[in-house]
Amino acid sequence: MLFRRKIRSLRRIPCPCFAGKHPLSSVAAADAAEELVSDSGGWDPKSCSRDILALSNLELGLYLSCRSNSNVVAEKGVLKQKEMVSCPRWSEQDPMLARLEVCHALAKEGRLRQMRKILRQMLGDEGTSSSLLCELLCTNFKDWDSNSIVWDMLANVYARLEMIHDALFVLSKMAALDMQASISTYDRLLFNLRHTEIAWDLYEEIKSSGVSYSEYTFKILIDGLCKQGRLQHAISFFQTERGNKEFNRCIVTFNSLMAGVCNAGFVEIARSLLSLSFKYGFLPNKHSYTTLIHGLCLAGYVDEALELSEYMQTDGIELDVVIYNILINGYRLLGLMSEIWKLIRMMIQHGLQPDLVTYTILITGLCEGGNVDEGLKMRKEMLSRGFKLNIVTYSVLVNALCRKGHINEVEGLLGEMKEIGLDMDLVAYSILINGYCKLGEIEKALQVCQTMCSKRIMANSFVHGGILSSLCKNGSVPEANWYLENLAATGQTLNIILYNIVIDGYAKIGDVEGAVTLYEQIIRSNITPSVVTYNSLIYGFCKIGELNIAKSFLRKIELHELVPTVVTYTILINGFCGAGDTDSILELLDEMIGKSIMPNRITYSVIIKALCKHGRVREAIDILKNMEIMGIGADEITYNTLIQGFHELRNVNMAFYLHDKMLQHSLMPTPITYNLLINALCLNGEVDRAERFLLSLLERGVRLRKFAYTTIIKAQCAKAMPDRAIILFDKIAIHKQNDHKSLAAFQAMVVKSCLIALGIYE
DNA sequence: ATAGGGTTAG
Repeated sequence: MLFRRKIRSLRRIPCPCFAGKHPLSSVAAADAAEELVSDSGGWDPKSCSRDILALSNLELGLYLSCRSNSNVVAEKGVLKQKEMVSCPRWSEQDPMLARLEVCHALAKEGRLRQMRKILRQMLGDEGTSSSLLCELLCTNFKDWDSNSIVWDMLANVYARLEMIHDALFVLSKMAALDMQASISTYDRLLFNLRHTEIAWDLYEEIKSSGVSYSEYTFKILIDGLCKQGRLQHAISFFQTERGNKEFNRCIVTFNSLMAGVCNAGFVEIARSLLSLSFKYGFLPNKHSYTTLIHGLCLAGYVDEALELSEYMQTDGIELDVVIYNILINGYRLLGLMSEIWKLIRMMIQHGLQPDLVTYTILITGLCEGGNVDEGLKMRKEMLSRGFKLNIVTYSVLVNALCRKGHINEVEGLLGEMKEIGLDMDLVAYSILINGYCKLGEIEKALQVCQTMCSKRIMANSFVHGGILSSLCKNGSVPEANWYLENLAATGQTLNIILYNIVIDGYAKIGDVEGAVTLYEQIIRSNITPSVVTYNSLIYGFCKIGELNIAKSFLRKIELHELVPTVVTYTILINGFCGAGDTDSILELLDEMIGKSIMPNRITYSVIIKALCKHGRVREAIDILKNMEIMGIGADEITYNTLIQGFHELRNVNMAFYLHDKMLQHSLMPTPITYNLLINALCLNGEVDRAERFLLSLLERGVRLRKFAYTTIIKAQCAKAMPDRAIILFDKIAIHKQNDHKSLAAFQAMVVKSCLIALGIYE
């Protein structure tokens, strides 16, 4: 401690030996000295003099020697250094040479970390070129003992600084001088180059050099292949190398392959890999199990993951918080909150406490289930237990609140983050930008974009996606297209989702030409379209009534080796419903079920709509019953569609029967439900009943749209009962008296609708 | 090693 303080104070005093000669060196020396001391765990005069001696006449040694006085340094060391002070070898000529000599001295002592630090400073701060350094090393240190260690570290540091060309240059010089690079330097470079073919040239070099592989060498290569999506290559590489003795030591490599296979969505392969691990000569460790448990959970096989975790325990490996979190997250992905609580109880029973990640998963699950308030409560619980939320937890909450449109609470959380000094990251920014875009706050979204850029965080496709969607939804599809072109022109890699957003924008406004133009552009630039691309195109063609062209795209999906989804078929069925083509609908329905693409509530709602349109309400009701039997819950829109059907037929009783059924199924009737019911009553001449129904709704605090009010008032006017309308008007006004704005709007509306009903106003 | 973000259908 004492020495560290001393060094710190030294840093501010110019070194008398070098006064005015090389200002950088005193800083470097102080830094190096500090590291020396912290490494040795404190200051001791004996090791100091040893260090000074070991470091020879390098700057550090000189600096320390002229600064240390008799009460610290052993006599011998001081004496030696005093001699050296009088005749510095390199320092006066070239500080770079002096530092390289430091490196040699450190290398000789085996103090590689300190050497690395000095080299990093030389390369990082001063941007020294590799050719100059190689030249210096060649001419001045040729036969020094530790020469190859210094060369190797030079390549290593270039690789660490991601200065790949320099690193490769140093390696080539080393080869010419017949020096062997270390495996850790090779590993670094392999890591940097893992997404390129050069990695494989380097691997060949490693093989032929005869240097021993590290436990990471193969892992890096396998990771690289997996991340590039070259799973086949990864597996065949694994197969060819696994005879290799050194390869088989590396359980990390095996784990890496399992992770890659899982991430590519082939859990089954990962599963068989683990069961074959013994045959391959690998002994699975905790990480192997964790990887497969994670893979199983992501694929939705949480029960099997749980079984595996139990098996793992019989293998003597205990569950930890990470594995619990993985399992908990698995249930979250399946939307099974009840199972999550069971697991949390279980982990507590086993003496493990939920951590920040556990809480974050919980909050995410609650928010996804629509219980943002519960999520906020959970946040309070975290705080009361002494947890500090991190950026991930905040992001989850901000995202949920944006989706709910609770902009004030979003601003509150943002203020809180600022207060505690939590930095936003790329994901947090993209959530916020998307949120503001969805809420129509484009100005704010752009402001956030600017803040993000000023922090040198580059916008990515998530951010651009938000901007593109909001442009499309605001009727600026050509502008969205222009934005997309600009992204491409500035060399950004555009992914299929960005194209899909704009294609869908065109499709929604019925501009199939615009949509197809973009689609052709995708094909030309060798970007693989996704099912969503085709779904949007099909939507566009259905919208303009070109059903045959729409159907031809269904075949194109299969040509591109993609699989149509329930959305594809639903869009098409909806198209044929509009045309009243029952045969085609049934044909499509059979076709999808034949492919095990099961219709969902939206598909059935579409079919119900078609049946209702042709007055075939009985069949529509049969479908509703079948949905119940199949466990496909109808939602508000399904019921509204049916109620609409009975409304057209003036069947008030069935309409109300369906309304009651909604309530039985805990579905909140929507303003549209009420409009339909009130209108049905009025058309049926039951204006009094409509009035009573409306008032009962108002008493229950149900919010209605103006259509509901005008319908009744118009009906009363039409029945030449304007006095009744006025009484009703007063009753409604009472319910709205606390809301002046709404009352004023209501009054204006009623006056207008009365005038229209009485034929006075157009 | 585990947690957060974007596109399509009624």
